[in-house]
Amino acid sequence: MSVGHTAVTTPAEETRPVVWCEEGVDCGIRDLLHRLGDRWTVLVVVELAQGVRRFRELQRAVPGISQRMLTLTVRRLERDGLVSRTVHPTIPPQVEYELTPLGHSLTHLVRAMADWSYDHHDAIVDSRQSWDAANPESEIR
Amino acid sequence: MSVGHTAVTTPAEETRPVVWCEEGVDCGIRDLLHRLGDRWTVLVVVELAQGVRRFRELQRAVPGISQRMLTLTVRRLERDGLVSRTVHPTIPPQVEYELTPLGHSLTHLVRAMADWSYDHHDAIVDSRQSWDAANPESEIR
DNA sequence: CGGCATCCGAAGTGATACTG
DNA sequence: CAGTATCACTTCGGATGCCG
Repeated sequence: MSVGHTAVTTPAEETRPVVWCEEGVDCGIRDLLHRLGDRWTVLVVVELAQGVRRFRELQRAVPGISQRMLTLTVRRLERDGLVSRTVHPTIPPQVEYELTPLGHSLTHLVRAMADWSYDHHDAIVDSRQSWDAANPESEIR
Repeated sequence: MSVGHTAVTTPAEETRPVVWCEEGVDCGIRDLLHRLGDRWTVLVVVELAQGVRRFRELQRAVPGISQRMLTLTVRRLERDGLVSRTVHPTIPPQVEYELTPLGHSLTHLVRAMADWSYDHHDAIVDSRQSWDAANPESEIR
């Protein structure tokens, strides 16, 4: 086994890493987070978690996304095996997107992130406010 | 309650969203993911999960990070209330970083992401390989 | 030691126009 | 409908130099 985990519950008592790999690699976790962390992926995955969607349906369901970014987002998800793309050679063309089982297994994590975000959203907003008040000149945002 | 969740386990049977908020807002989940998805935050959090670290200790523990990016990363974590920063006015100066309880609570999620990444890393790599083989001209990477 | 200021290239994103 | 192509703008990240 080249990866290890240790649950961390209490501050200042932990000595072993939460995540590590043999040569300090991240075993793809940052790849995943970098993908989920972009502007649209999570919103598209959440919409697809509800069922099969056509291209325009997705675009209408994710307000503000451009055609270009929707294309890029679903392409990358397809490349990673999280989304399947089915082309029906009709006129007009019809393309259906659907989460794969792998993609569906990720919705659990997305939900866990949403839970955490929701639970601690106020705390983070408060922390940012007081930090900004204490550092009015800072460019960090 | 303005946020709702529905577990999704089986494909093509889900009709309710995994994550939603009243006006289609993401309740901070993309904020969080965008932060965790950057190049260094997770690595810094993982290192700090092991205990208190000084600035240079952190930099040595996270190979490849520049002074600038380490500063930005810990500043943003501090602003969000995930990391505390303690300055000892000694000569030379000594600054200690430590996860707050809020930050520690996030290590659970990081571990869940790492678990998922580890479990499905091979599947994703394989999927990317065959996609790249099937789309040799594509710029998507 | 622990930063900050500056410059530069790379990547992400948006708007627009065009196509099978 | 479902894209592709191009351009412009913004953000991210690395390198370097300076400072208390």
